Amino acid sequence: MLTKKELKEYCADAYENYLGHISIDCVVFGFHEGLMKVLLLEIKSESEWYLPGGFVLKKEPIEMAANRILKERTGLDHIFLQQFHVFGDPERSKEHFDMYKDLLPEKENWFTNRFLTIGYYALVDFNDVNPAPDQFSTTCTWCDLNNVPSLKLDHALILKTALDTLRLHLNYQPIGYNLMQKEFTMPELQKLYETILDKKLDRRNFQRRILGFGILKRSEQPRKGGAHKAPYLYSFDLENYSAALTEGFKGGW
Amino acid sequence: MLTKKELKEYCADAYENYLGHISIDCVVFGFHEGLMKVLLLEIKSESEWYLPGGFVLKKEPIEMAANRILKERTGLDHIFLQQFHVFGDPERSKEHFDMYKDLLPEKENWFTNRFLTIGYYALVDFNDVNPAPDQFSTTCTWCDLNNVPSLKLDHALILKTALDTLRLHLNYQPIGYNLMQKEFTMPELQKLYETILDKKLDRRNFQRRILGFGILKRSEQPRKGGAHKAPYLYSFDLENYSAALTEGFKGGW
DNA sequence: AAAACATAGTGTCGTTTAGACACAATTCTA
DNA sequence: TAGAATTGTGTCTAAACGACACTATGTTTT
Repeated sequence: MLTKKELKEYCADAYENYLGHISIDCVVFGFHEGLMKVLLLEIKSESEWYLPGGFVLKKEPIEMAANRILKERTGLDHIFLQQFHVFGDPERSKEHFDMYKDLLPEKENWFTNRFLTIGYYALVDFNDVNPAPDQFSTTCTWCDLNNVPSLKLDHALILKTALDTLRLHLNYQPIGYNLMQKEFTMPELQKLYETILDKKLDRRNFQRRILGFGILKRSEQPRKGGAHKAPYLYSFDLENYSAALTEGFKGGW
Repeated sequence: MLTKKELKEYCADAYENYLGHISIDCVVFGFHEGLMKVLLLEIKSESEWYLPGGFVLKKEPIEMAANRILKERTGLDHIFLQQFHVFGDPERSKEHFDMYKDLLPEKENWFTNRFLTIGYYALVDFNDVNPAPDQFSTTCTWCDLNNVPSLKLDHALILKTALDTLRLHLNYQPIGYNLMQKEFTMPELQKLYETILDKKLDRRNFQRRILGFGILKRSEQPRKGGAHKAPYLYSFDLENYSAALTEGFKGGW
């Protein structure tokens, strides 16, 4: 939590530069050692956590705002981002109201305003990220998706909605390019799917299906040096991949 | 377009009661005589059209705002609404800027602000709607979806995005309860799907598939009196229908 | 009244897709 | 050198999908 002086400065800056009543919260998914990870911040002097977020500059497109926010938290540019929902309950930021309401009079207190938040989910390569805390946090770090600490505000709902949306998108979009390293084996990719879906898949059927999408290229050389049988290496066929991203898989109707 | 006096009153009211920088625009779909319809408003003294929309009261949940806005335009309560996207280009309301910027100084001029708009699509029973114009329009009326006039601002994009989203939802959600009358025949329902998708479907395969979803009940009595062979009447099994709405059809993975 | 026409209901066949499952190949370990 | 772990691949069966043809009922035409 900020001191009164810090808060005052922050609010003055915010009123001058950002759109009122609107915030952005990002659910950043990564994949590492067979586990789904989400990027979280730990609030100063409390052991509470929240999603990376921020505000929209007065003349900034919202996608750009989300990118800017994530660049600050991860060091990455050109992140794969997907807007998924606006959370607009008038009571959703009540915790913030209460926390800051006594420090500054309401008129100059940015945090006693109501905020709608636009939810984005991001898919990133775990290894590329350099987590950096923001002004309100001591720590920025990856947490296991199946072991998420208690979150502030409605951030638990935002996280759940993001995950549901991601699982849905799995059915008609290719996913993986933004989460995997350039080359990977079929079992590694399968593990990604299993982790997102939280269920086991059959090796052989998975391979048949994913190859059927035509978004993978197999390298000439298998990965050597590892234990056991040397697996083939795959990479995404970017042309087909992005075509599938815009057109989607199988229609239904 | 408003007169200076009207504008001044409107702006004063807006600043007092609504959240700044946020608007809501609704794409209201109806179905009538085999045609997909969308509800549009014609702007005063210009022959330009726009989507029904409005603003969010300071303490109002956003879904409630969308409902309130549509109640005013259609007379209907409890409309089926689906939030689908936020449009946040800083230039998106430039036309509005220009139209109103000379009438009032910027500080008291609501319309020279930047607005993000939250897009909702609505599915309604055509026959239940009583279209009513708003303060800025002379006419509120249904237009054929395949013959939409030129729209203001980015409303053409909003409409297109809504339609794309609706078509996507068709693949994993039941749709029809909100668009059809209580009882309907199988060919009528098929016509709805064909109209939304803008493509012909095979009668027999359509019937097999839609019955397979288990969301329809067949009446004892066929519809009599019409020309030709009397068709069976169907209605939606509400229990199964809403279960399917929340759970979705077939997974994929 | 009979024939022609329009619309509605139903079934079948062949292909494709999905799920369950078994075996062979490679590489390290014991 | 046998065994364990991991990877690659093929097959069988059932379900789903798409194309397609016939029958039934009611109106219109002659």
